[in-house]
Amino acid sequence: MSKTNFEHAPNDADVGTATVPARSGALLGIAAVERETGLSKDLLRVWERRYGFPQPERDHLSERLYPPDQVQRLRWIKRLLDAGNRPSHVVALSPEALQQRLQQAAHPSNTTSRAPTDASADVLDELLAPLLNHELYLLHERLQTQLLKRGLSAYVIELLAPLIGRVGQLWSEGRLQIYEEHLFTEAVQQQLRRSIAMLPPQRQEDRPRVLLSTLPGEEHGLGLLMVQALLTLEGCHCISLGPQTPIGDLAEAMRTQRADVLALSFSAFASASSVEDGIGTLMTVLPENAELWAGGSATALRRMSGRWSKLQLVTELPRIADEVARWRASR
Amino acid sequence: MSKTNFEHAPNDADVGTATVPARSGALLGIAAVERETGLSKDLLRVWERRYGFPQPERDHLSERLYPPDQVQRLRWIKRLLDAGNRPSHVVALSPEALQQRLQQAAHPSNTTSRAPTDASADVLDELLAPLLNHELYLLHERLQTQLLKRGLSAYVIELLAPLIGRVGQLWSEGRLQIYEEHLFTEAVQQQLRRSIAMLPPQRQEDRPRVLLSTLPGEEHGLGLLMVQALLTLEGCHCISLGPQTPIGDLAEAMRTQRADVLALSFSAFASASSVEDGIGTLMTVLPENAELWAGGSATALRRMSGRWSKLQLVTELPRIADEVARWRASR
DNA sequence: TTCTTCATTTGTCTTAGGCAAAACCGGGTT
DNA sequence: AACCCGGTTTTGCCTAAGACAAATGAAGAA
Repeated sequence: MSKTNFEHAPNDADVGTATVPARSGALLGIAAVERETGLSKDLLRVWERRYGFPQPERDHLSERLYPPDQVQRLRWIKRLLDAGNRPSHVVALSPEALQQRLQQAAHPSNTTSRAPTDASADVLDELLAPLLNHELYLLHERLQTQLLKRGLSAYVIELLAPLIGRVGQLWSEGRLQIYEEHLFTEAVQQQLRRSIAMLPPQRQEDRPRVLLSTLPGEEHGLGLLMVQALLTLEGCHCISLGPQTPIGDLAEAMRTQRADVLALSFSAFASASSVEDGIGTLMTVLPENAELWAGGSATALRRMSGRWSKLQLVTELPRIADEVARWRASR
Repeated sequence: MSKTNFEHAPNDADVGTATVPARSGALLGIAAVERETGLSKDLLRVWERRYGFPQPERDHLSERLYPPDQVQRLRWIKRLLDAGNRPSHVVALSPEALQQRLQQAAHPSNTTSRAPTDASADVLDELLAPLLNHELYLLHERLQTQLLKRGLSAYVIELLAPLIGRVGQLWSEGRLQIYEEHLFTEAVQQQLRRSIAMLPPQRQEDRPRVLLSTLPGEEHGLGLLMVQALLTLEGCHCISLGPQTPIGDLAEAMRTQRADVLALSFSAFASASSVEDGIGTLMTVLPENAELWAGGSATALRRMSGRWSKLQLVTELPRIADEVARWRASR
């Protein structure tokens, strides 16, 4: 407590200005920027020292106050970093250069393998149009139409996954407000939960039994629901813990629930060290016969490949069905 | 990245409850302890300086290495802190004293008003028995039975509310693992969402239009779902944003969604200042004709009473129906 | 009781510097 | 081309003590 530099603290002349791009005015403390950007306080300070950016203002106590445009710039930088760039090459870049880089990175070799049937950017943006126009019912309708048209599996893999990526992108570009992202998330969540509930009820003897969660610090639970939908579709017995389960608890839950597989989701925002640490600790604590399936768009996952025998990387949704088949064959 | 990597190692100390006797000499780095305990690095260092605990070993670079038993002790301390104790009174406590305190913490008078028709503690514990016995399907069954028996409204008000309180209590006593609480939350969430989806679909012209969310920092979204269920039952048009929407976004969402009422949920853990601050800022930013309904078990809410004309305190679930009636009458 | 005032507690931020793991680069070998 | 090896640079995390305002609790007054 105390200090509690939460976003609206510094000057209460807070945004408010409804329709206007808001954003202006409010200066963020370093803790708020850490949450907003996913860059640690230490990192923000050390970049300032090394690269001269960011260069926050100071309050009367010489504590850092970041203007919104610098925060936005930091978001762009974070995105380029996640895309594989090195800090020294992008941190000091001008806003214009950053955006140029980002748009370059968007189109060419989209390394995240995109199946030929995947929805194109145009289709995605058309689907999202109702969200920006504040016609929520239309968004629900369109999502539902797509679901029925494609079928649950294809819907999740070919439409939802790229769609969520697109939403993240729009948000990091400042074209989407946070509350709009919340509305979208809620809509998808409702839909997925309803779909899962409509599938034939799980029986105790269904195998594998899969425990789903994310590690502490990872709040995004949408990926979890998508995986749960696909797994349930394959006839697995899913037990979801929701996001943010401590590692020790995961191990114990695996035992008491007699689960065969622990499925963890890592969003792109997960820091490399927390991923490695978490998985490493987990492997030593998990029951002997259990497997860990790690998925998500976190880049750090790739490095874990082959390091543990019980660890399976499932970074692409279509592979989930294969993994289930493999597991069953191995019994 | 770098460093950090020798930290993975069994942390099974935390299962210390019964199953495993906290073996292993695995030492955790400060980052790992932060993740495990939820205590920031700064805090760990400053406690060491001020209270003499924790007292981690050092590696050859004089970096902190925490033994598992100290980490476990920190977890206990964190629990007592969440239960309302002050750091200076518990941080330096011996492990034995800590455990004793944790078990005492059980009793203190349950201030949450309990209606006469509410389920008794015995009924609650019997319902929760399957959770402790790891018979998840039984928990689902019993909850569903109770729902159908009592009806959605009475179920939420008379059973779910006290039940959630009881779960929180069991957790703070250490009788419930975190993952068990997650399982419970997930079960209830599924059930509530299913119930809401089964109600007649909302029409655009339904009034009032209610926007639901929590303020940043407030993660618990279960209260939100309960309120949404009750409101939908009353024929309101509910738009949920999920937890943790920034204040500026709330104001803008109210406008773009043309909502009449903003419903916010505050859990008991919300600090007084954040509540007052949040509501205060909010009142100045909300659209003119909008109302704010604030509910939840946060004690700080009571002090806000009467301070703003547009603010309605709805600290007891049964009153929600009355509020809806009042709003409609005033139009 | 309930409010105000004063003292203490407490969490977060500040400073600069140090170090090892990771990433990169070039040259050499299959 | 593909691979591996050594040397160089980059980069993220850690440490230290001090400072200060917000949060809290206790004493005193209405």
